[in-house]
Amino acid sequence: MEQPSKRPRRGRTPGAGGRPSRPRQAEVARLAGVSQATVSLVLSDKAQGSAISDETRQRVLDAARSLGYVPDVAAQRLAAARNNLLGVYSFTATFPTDVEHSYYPFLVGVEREAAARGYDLVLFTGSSSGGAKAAGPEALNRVRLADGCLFLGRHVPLAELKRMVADGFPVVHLGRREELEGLAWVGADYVSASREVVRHLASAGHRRVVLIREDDDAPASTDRQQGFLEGLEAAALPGGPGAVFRCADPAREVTPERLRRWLAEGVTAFVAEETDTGGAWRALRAAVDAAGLSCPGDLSLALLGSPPPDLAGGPQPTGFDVPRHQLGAAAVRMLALLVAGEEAQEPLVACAFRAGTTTGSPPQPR
Amino acid sequence: MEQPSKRPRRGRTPGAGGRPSRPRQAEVARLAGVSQATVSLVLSDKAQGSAISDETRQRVLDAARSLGYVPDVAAQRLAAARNNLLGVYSFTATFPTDVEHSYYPFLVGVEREAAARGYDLVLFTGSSSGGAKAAGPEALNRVRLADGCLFLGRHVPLAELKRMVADGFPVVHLGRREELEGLAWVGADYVSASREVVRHLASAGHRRVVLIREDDDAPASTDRQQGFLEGLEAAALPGGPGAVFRCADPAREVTPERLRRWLAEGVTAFVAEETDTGGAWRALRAAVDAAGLSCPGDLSLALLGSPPPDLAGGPQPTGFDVPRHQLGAAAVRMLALLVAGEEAQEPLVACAFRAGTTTGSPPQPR
DNA sequence: TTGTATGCGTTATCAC
DNA sequence: GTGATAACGCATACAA
Repeated sequence: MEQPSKRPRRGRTPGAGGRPSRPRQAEVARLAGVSQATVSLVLSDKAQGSAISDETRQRVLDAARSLGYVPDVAAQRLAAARNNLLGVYSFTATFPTDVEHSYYPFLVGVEREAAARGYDLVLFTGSSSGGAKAAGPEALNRVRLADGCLFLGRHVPLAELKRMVADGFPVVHLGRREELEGLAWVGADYVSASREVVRHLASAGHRRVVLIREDDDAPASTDRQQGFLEGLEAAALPGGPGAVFRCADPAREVTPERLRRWLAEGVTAFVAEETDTGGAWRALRAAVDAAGLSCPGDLSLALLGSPPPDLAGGPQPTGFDVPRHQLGAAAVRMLALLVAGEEAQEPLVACAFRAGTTTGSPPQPR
Repeated sequence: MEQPSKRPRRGRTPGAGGRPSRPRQAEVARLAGVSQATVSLVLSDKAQGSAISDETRQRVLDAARSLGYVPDVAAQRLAAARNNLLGVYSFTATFPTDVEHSYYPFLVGVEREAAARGYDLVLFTGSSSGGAKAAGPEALNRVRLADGCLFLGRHVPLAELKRMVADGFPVVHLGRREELEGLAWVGADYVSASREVVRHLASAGHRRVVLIREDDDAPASTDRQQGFLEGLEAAALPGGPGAVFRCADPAREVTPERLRRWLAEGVTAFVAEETDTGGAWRALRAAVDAAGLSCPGDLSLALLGSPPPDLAGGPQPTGFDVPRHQLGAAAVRMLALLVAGEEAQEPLVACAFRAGTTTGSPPQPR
């Protein structure tokens, strides 16, 4: 045997054989000729005032640098401190093969803001491939290695999240999520943005505006409708059932004939909800074309969101853009607040109004 | 007072006030009437044989369940001396605003493979690493907090990498990188793939083949040329200087006239190098069109890579695809090996041959 | 101003 | 088979 008897279980003696290991504070201390505690004090910068002499401090810093010291994140966490790591957990793959459906735009903002605040990001590879340890409760538990965690996606298991929140672990959900009391989230302010679009139309002179929406009760849909109705009310325009056209299949129900009927009734502007497929907007545009109408000459069109990629080439619709970068950044900001033990802030991020070429003044009454 | 004098500094007594804390193994042990070590043994399932009685095991499991015990990852990883974190370092932002030039395709594979192996990813960014402590050479040191690190991009400072390698820190570079002895890397096997393309042409009957390449000495270029030449030799086709056309500006130098001259000399197939801009391929196609020739009727064209995005709509060129997903996965696999203290493996990943519509048999001699 | 002592929750070793 | 006990690396109250 190599070792006589009292051999430590894990042979981690720095200079000894085997794989070299990360330098620890103890080694920095030895090199600097101080105690481990002093190293901790210097490096954590907690000894603000004059607790430690400049000379000692410098010696420690030099030693740390020359050794390439980096704190052990697990040990930091265990000691009830923080490790400057923010987790990002998405229930679906963060980098799906289909780029379209990725969180990429959000991550851009997340990365930027995290970097600006001195955090590193840990991408917890959730269910992407259901590796060895598939979706047990354990899987979610890994995120506790970080100081806090950002959750993306619709299918986050609320039960697990609830527990984290209850335990006081900082959690932020990207996207409105009000089912769970106490769960912090950030989301786009569709209500205000939709209201603003109506205001824009009203101030251009439109008096009768109709919202075309699909048959979906997602928050993103109901928020938009609410904002739309609020906008009508604020501008003293007629609301009521007639102002909202809800249809299961816009392509079939928004016909040129229907369009003409609306116009005959005095409607001069239409607002389309934004959905995954952009069905409402698509149907509206098709109907206008088929009816031989021109926009914004004969009527105005607005879109409560961004046009689908395949229609990006067409005329720029008046509406708003969901600020995905800013949403990511806002989520990180809120998470940082929670990590610091402060209160959560305003969860809503404003959407940017987009003045397009599909709206104008209503045509002169005949 | 509950405790006379030696009260622990941090009041974490389970039932006490302050932040709620999750059950620990000690409490499970108390409930089950065993020792904490036994709990650890049972839960970690390490006592395979018959170290622990089935009855005890069951009591422990029941206790753990009823308490909702979940292991503390920080403690687990502290004790295990590793944190199951793999670093991903890119000198440019990991998520650039311009999606086209991102590492996205690689990250897809990286994420998938990391998840399959139970690793999480720490994303470091050259510009971001430590918003506070700006981008000195220190920035690179931060990656040591992970168990190992993957490096992407061309501009990685080799001096720093060298030190990490020397220190025994597991490092893998994505992309061939042989300047640094001992630096592990994975890359695409352009040599074999190019050879295969030539083989394909030769077996179709072509006897004179010319490579069009740009004036660049990157490994990706020289590898392709080497494979091309090897392919010629293997098929007993004429090599030599005439077989490679190296030009600084393909658009100007690959003219319809030049093309006709080659054809007159008996050349029946052309192979274009792939570059960022796709210049060689672009020039070749333009020259063929301008000369009024048809492909693969009058001549065959092959591309040593994938066509540029804007030409994706055109005919599918015969050639090969760089398996970016697989490269990312292979890099993670190699990194995992190094972290486990094992030897690095084969660094080359095969490219997938792509049978396109731009090659066929050579035209019958006049 | 610096060093000493202790605990965080786990794992692993070794007597019992 | 089971239960003390000693690290793991760090932070911190307290003594010097």
